[in-house]
Amino acid sequence: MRAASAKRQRLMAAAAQVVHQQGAERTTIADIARAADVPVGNVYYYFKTKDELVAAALAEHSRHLRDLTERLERLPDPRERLKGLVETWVGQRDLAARYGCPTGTLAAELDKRDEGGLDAEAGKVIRLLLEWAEQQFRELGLPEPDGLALTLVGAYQGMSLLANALRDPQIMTREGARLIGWLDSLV
Amino acid sequence: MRAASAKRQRLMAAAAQVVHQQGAERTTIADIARAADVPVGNVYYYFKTKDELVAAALAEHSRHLRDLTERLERLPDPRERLKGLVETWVGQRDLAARYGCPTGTLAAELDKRDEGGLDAEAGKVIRLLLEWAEQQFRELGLPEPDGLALTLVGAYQGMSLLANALRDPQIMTREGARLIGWLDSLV
Amino acid sequence: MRAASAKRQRLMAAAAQVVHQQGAERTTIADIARAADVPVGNVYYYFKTKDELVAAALAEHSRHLRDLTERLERLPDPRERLKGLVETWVGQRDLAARYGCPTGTLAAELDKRDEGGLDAEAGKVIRLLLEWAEQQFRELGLPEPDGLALTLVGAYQGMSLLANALRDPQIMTREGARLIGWLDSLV
Amino acid sequence: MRAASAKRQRLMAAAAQVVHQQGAERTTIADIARAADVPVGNVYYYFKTKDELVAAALAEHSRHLRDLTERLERLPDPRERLKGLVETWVGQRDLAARYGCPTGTLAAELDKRDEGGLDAEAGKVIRLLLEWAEQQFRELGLPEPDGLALTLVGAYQGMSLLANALRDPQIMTREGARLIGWLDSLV
DNA sequence: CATGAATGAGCCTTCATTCAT
DNA sequence: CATGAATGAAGGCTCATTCAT
Repeated sequence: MRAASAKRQRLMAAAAQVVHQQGAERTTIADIARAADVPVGNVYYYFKTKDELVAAALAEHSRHLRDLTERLERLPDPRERLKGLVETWVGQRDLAARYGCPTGTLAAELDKRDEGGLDAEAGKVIRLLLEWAEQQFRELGLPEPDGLALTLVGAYQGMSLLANALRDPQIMTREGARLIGWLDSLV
Repeated sequence: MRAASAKRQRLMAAAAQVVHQQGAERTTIADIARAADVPVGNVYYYFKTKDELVAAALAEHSRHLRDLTERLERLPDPRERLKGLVETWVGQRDLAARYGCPTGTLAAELDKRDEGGLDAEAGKVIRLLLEWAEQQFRELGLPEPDGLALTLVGAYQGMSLLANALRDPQIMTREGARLIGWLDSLV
Repeated sequence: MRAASAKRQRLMAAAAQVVHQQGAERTTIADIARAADVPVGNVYYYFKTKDELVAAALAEHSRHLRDLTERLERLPDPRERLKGLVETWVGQRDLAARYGCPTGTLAAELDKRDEGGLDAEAGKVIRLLLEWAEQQFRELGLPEPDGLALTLVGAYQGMSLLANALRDPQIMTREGARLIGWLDSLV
Repeated sequence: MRAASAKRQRLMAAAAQVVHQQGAERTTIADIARAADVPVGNVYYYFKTKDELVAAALAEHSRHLRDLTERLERLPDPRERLKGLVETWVGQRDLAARYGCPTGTLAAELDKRDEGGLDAEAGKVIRLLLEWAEQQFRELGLPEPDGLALTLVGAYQGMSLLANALRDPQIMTREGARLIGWLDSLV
């Protein structure tokens, strides 16, 4: 991977944010350049195509996810880690109600494509989350940790989508509380 | 609402299908016209703007939903109706794994827009489903039927998104089975 | 000329009005059809092309002009006729301030065209007015009646254009008064 | 106002000329691009919409007018300035007979519009001419200089329109001579 | 003649990408 | 590496005109 110059870094962050807010299709290179305060013509020295910029946005989300899980792993109890994850989601309820889950909405958008392989890229980020959750469930000694992870992450994607579609952050709060209860109930 | 001529009907069906597969943004009027076997210029006789066509696609999904719930309502037991709903979802697992839930992905895409009011339109269709589910839970005499509906529909959206992102229809099967079990466990 | 059925008559009147208000280029066949309350597809039984409709608008203005001059000719004194003409112009000051002289603005628009011969058609209507005015000046025994007609009609076109461009009907009143004074001063 | 690059300047000149000849409505962006020898897509780098190009054409005419009045102001006598103005008009008789007064015909066309505000813009250019003429009449110590300006400019617009409608440059010569005589007669 | 529907050419505009300096 | 400018391929939409019934 190329050295992450300040400008490149700025472009990635801008891409992540703008694409989350506007969607990949409606986002123009100029939008991202403006948000990153980089001249349009210069963008292409860091990212050869628009798809690379979208991939960068995805990588940025991936990095955020890694940061989050690393922070959560400082908690000794896997159950607490999972509950911390849910609390983080609920903490971002306003953003979710406005623009949905950054990775989920992007994945949904990219999965409509036939070419470019970006769809698989989005799947990978989601898989990272799934695997991390699975690992926690496994450490708790629970059966079918992969199925539990699927249920947890699926619930997150579902509640984000509903909160977004209905423009109601309360949905995040409500379903978040239910998930916390569910996590506590697992033995 | 306008009388649905055969051609108009064909355009609506084509719009629903093509938009589901390609997304609203990547779908061109020409794509829909081709799928409906209608000359491009003629499309505008039935729908004045592209947005109207997207709204028509949404209406088509809404109609499908109504057809489905009407069919399910022939079942005497609300619990069976809900289980039938889940089975329908699982039955469409291949489509969901390829393109996601038609309404959910469209809602996610439209919610990125600032103008046009189509985002609210998508929310309405999802709300229809929520309300129908809520009604079934209510008839079962369960507490907080609205919360249960949220959980059910959220699970559907989540599993569709995961199945789509991971290109794995088995996710629909697996989570579907879990939902059936959950429905059976509710007292 | 074809027999003027009621519908054809309505289309001519509508064409004259709508073209005056919107200009020939911005006026669609549908606009005229709507104003005349005639189905779009039916228009072509009366006018084979849009140009024919514009020509019809011109003919309508020509007819209005003939009506006006015939009315004025009931006055015994040619000078009074000419003053009556000016008074008529001033009486239409609000329309002129909003849309200009129907014939003048149409002539200006059509004169930009290379083909179709409609430009010459517009010139003919203006020439009718010029010739009528010239005849009055001649009857007054004034020298160079054609030059006087040119001055009078030119003043009318100029004041209409200025009133229109500055959206000020007062210009019509002011210049009209001046023209009356001028007519009175001619010996 | 933006710095006028050579290409932008070329586009403005081309817009002024082509719009004068064809009218704003019949002029396509491609026409202007071709006349300026600029690729179509590139036009939008300088002018965001077609309306901006029309406004640029108007500004170009405004600039021409300013150049002319500045040149005329080198003459010591205001009356000579006004006569010089008329002579300039007569000098352009062939252009006027073919396409009318650039500003006047454009104003007439734009005044048919309801939106965009371009109509007011055209009015401003005409007002500039009126105000300059008024100033000259004022310096001559004549009463009602604004009325005199209206008469002069109105006569110009009228004779341009008639010359154009009748395709006869002689009208410019004839009416120009009359205006010269009129200017000389004012005391 | 009547009429809703059909057709296709053309226009404005956007934008990813490339180029010259 | 920087940057403003250039380029061309679409895409949405309008509309005069024609057609089928």
